[in-house]
Amino acid sequence: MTVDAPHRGLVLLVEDEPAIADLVRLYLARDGFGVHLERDGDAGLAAARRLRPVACVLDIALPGLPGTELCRRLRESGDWTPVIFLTARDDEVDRIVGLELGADDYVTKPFSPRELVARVRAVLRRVAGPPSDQPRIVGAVTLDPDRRTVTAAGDPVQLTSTEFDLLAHLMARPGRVFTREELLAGVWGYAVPAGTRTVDVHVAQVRAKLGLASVIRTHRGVGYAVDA
Amino acid sequence: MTVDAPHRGLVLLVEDEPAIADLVRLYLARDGFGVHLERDGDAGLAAARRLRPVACVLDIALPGLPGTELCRRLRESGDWTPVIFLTARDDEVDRIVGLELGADDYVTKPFSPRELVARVRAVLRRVAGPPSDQPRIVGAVTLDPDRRTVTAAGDPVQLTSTEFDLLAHLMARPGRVFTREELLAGVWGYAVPAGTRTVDVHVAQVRAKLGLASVIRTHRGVGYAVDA
DNA sequence: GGGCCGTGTTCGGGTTCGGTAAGGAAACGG
DNA sequence: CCGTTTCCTTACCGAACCCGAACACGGCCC
Repeated sequence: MTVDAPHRGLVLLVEDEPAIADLVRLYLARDGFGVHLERDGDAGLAAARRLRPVACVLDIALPGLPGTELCRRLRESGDWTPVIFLTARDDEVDRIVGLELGADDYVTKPFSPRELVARVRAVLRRVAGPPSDQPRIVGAVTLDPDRRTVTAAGDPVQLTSTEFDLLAHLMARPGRVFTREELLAGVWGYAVPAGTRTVDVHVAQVRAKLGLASVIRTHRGVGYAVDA
Repeated sequence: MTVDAPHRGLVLLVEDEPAIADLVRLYLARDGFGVHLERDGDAGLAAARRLRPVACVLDIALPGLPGTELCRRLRESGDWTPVIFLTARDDEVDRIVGLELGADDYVTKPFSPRELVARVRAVLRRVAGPPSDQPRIVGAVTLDPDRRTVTAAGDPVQLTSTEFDLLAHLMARPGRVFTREELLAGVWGYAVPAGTRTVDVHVAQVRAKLGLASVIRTHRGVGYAVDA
């Protein structure tokens, strides 16, 4: 089994200037992030709600909803996804207001794409908390993120890379229901329109390998979750 | 009579230039933080270990231990106290290296003290973690949007997807009366003029499953609401 | 008290959704 | 270059669910 690095997750980029969007996308992708691009504020808000990215990089001056408003609405609805503003407005007051809105960082153009990536990583490091790669246990299933091993009822289970990432993602928050889109975004780094059955197939595969200790429950019409 | 704002906690400031140190101390104190100042890296490391501040603001160019080294040693010893670098070294590479060392932010001189404070607050907000998305409770009914679970009088209730969405929509604003059109629009996504009894049927279904704890009240001629 | 309107309730058809199996493409390793 | 593993797509089927119609019930107004 190959041990390729697990995906770092999906970053939502909302930026209307194609040149900048491409640049940021390139550097984020090069660093292992999946990137989903939206070009206006309203679509960005919808995407944030639908895909639940690990972080949002927002331009402030946007068609439709301004980035600041997008951030404010997310926070209002209890969404604390990390937000990094990326903007040409280089004014002390703007920066302070941006940060007080609940943003995690504020980067002004012209900017270094490498630094932006470093700042995204810094924020995510903080979100993840101290690296506590303790084995997670749910029911009769144990999952060790560090060794990338899984056992069911004490017996080792051989999962492929994707299968492991999927199970790890679900077990990170037991009880939490993930939609298929969220899983595609979080595990695969995609943001597909819809319609694919890929997640289902992999869930079935994991279930089969886990055998009786089938911790994954399906929530019809919504998605999947593991028992709490 | 002044009311002391609750202390925001202690910030460790390691800075050898007195002018800057005083400035930062002033602004942090004005914002409700306690500040402990050290003038060289070794004393700073000792203070960090001893005082366990909520955050560290570190100059990089320091007598004794450089700030970068201070940060590195903290992280090596499993100390993930937030670190913000405050430095005259304004070079892309320096900033990236600083962030990769495990710092949370990197501010270059000359800087706005207000912005620095805003950044300290942003980092601490992130550390505190999101105010947990707690289940909504109305009467004897609890509803957890994340887990998509419902309990009535403590017992778990199995709702279908539509039933859950309907109840969640009503419980989002207890006391508020929703018309059938509003519910069709909000839960189903339709924009039908009127005429169907779909909402009624689902309300009945939810009521039946909730049993005695039937929080849904009908407002004759208007629509439905849950008790406040 | 009698009609009337709005609501509660039951029930079956049609549709959607998810489990499953199989095949082809891509990646990996030798 | 070839064999193997893994991944993604497609198609089919059974089951769960949604919806609408039809009927029963109970206030409300006169």
